[in-house]
Order: sequence, then structure tokens, then C-alpha cells
Amino acid sequence: MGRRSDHSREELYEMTVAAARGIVEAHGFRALTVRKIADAIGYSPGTIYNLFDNLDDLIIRLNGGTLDELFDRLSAIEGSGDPTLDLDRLLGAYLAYLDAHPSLWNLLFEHTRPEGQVLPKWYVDKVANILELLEQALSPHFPEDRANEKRHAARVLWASLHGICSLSQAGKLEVVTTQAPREMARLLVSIFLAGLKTPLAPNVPGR
Amino acid sequence: MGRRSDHSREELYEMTVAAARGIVEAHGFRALTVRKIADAIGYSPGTIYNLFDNLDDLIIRLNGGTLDELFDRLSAIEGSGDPTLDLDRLLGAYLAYLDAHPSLWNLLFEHTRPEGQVLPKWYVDKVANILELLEQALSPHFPEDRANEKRHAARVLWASLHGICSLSQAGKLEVVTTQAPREMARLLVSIFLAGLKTPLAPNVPGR
DNA sequence: GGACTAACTGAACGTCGTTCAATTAAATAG
DNA sequence: CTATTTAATTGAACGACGTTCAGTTAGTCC
Repeated sequence: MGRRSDHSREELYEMTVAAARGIVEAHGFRALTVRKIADAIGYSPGTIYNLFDNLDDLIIRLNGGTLDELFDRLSAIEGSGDPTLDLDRLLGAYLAYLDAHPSLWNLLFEHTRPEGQVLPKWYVDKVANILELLEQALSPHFPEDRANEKRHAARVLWASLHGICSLSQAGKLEVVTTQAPREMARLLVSIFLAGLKTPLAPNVPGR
Repeated sequence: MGRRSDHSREELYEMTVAAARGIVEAHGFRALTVRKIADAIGYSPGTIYNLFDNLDDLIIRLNGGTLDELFDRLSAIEGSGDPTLDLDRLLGAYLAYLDAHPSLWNLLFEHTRPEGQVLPKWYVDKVANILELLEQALSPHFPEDRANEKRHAARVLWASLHGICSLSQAGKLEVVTTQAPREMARLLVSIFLAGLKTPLAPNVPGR
């Protein structure tokens, strides 16, 4: 069979990503194969390689969409100026998304590129946008001339949250509580904020 | 060819795990295949299935050894009773191991079992042993009747450290600094400890 | 020395990501 | 309107993967 033009290139692109997303949400990221995606959209595997470099590329695009969604949820909540309150809201929205789309969240972090490959700039930018929201919430704790420390703190907090969700979801924490990640994340945020309230933290890089 | 008995079953087991470890350290965990392991030890792929349930099982055994090594390094440092000092030493040893064996550390956390599979008890116990060390270091911050909170705090700290190392190693943090994980981990520990020093943290579940 | 057991092999199965010559439809030119 | 070019789509093919298992052989036991 030759050219079909049942769908435009853009339509095909959207269909492919949507199909991939559907497979991941329905059967987990281990079930995501090029052949299954092709089946789902009614095209052959080869066609997918006309749209994406390879499966890794496709996954990164899909993950980009997930980051967009996450950003939308997080940026929808307006800041109050109180870090404790704002962080609590951000955390709530984050965990709500994780609850609603565990498989997508999983794909976001469990997928790793082959060595040597770096993430494209547009992807890194999406992450930076989310980190920006965290920085905003942390702002009251840092004077303007300490923007760099704020940057670091936001990244540390983000990475820590990720660690909690990641390990508990993977069952690698020997946790008994059912609602473990939520409680642990709350505990982290409270300890973290209490730590930031102390006038000067020791051990800060560059001490 | 039939029975060879060039090696005992135990020897064969050790050889296999060692070969797997060598491949991971040399070429990363994506390069770890049953066929390559078999090549490395001079046996056929089928033999490996005489020793392990499957590749997942083999990897978990290998990871078990990594956990043992990590525990050895961490338990070698004797506690001083000062949480700041002790945590700093633990962190140092942890990061030193991560530096020395990045690929093993990678395999430890990037490997995920197929859904439904749970980690064997002996594996979970090894993790618990490491967490015990963290709990010990945190002890001065918690009275004896708050052992449960100590438990939680140790797990939160461990998971957070993991998140930092994981994300920065995967290049998913948009970090510019080269020595990023080390600095970030130090920052986390200092903020975390400062947070624990405050008599009462808000939002802690059940406090 | 013959029967039994257990180790070991290697071919085979089904799956995967990926490539590419061949085919065919749309787009363009004359 | 026809001929030519261009681009989309296919499906077979390749090499590699994890895993299985009938068949072969070497050690073990009586």
C-alpha cells in the first residue's frame, strides 16, 4: 500500500502519542512497544519511524506532554505568600496528579535514555518551568541576593519529593503504611521548611 | 555436550554474578544480557537458568551484593553521637561508593520488576539494615517513645538522598554544576537537620 | 558394568526495535 | 490532461533479546 492521507502528519503525530499514552495508562510502560502503537492507530510500525526518530524519542515527547499537564495543575494554584501554605497546595496538586496518572508519572521517571544521550533543551525547559513554581513558593525564605541558594533549595526539594514517590512506588522502602508517600512527602516538606526558617543553615555549599 | 563439572554449583553461581557485575560496570546496565553473561563465563545461556529463575532474579541477587557492600562501608564508620557529624560521615561514605561504582548504584535503582512482583524478604531486610544506620545517627533528635517518627524521618531522608542522586545522574534536573549531587545532598542534610532541631514542626501527621 | 541422575547444550519460539526496497497515492510540471 | 516527481506507507527482513526444553553426556550409585 502506498500513500493514504487518511490523516495529516499532525493528526498522525497526535494519534500516535495518544495511543502510546493509552497503552501506558492501561498496561504500564513495559507494555509500550512500537508494534502495539502501530496496531492501535491502524498503521504499520514503519510509519511511526516517519514521525519519530525512534521509540525513545516518542517516549520523550509523551513525557513532555505529561510535564505540561503537571505544570498546568501546579501553576493553576495562586500563591499566597506563605511558603508553608503554598508548598502544601503544590504538594497536594502534585500528589493528586500522581494518584490520577501513576503510569504516566512512572514513565516520566523510569524511562532512561541510552548512555551518551542528553535530554533535548525543550524538555529541560519544561522541567525548569516547574522548578520555577517551587522557587516562587520558597521566595519569602530568601533575600533577592540569594537567588542562587533558592535555586538550589528548590531543586533539592523537588528531587527529594521525587525520591520519596519513586522509592515507595517501586516498593523499595520497606514501608508498611498504605498512604506512605503522601505522609512522607508532607513530613519532608514540614522538616524542610522548618530547616529553612533557621537564620543560617550550616554546610551550605561554598561555606 | 553433557555434564562438565568444571565448577561446583556454588562456583558457577559466584562466577555468574561476578560476570554480570563486570558487564554492568564496564558497559552499563543496558548491556546486561543473559547471552553475554553466558559468554563471559564460558557456558551456554541455558545453564544460567539452572542457577537463577530468570534475569530479574539474577539482577536482584547482584543488587543484594551491592547493598551488602554499601552496608559494609556505612557500618564501618563508628557513631559519635552528634547527628550532624555522623550524618556527614554517612553521607560521605555513601557518595564515595556512588562515585566508585556508579553503574552498580544505577542498577540498584533503575532496575524495576514486572508489575505484581514484590521484592523478596531478604532483599527488603538488607535495605532495612541500611536504614537502621540512618536511624541510629538520627537518634539524639528523638526520645525513645518517638521511635516511629524516627523511623519515618530516616526513610524520608534516605528517599530524598536517593532522589537527588537519581535525578542528577539521569540528567533530569537541569543542573549546571558538575559536582551537583554532592552539593545538593549536603544541602539537604543540613536543612533536614536544622528542621529536626526545631522543637515542633507543623503539619507532621500525628504529632 | 549397567541404571540412574543431574548438568549442560544449542536449537527453537516468540518478541522486540529498527531498516529499507518496493509500492502507490498525491503533488507538481509541462 | 498527462507525465513526472515527490512523499507516505507497507511488510518483509535483520539481528538481538529472554526463555524453554528435548537431547546428550558425564558423574554417581548399586
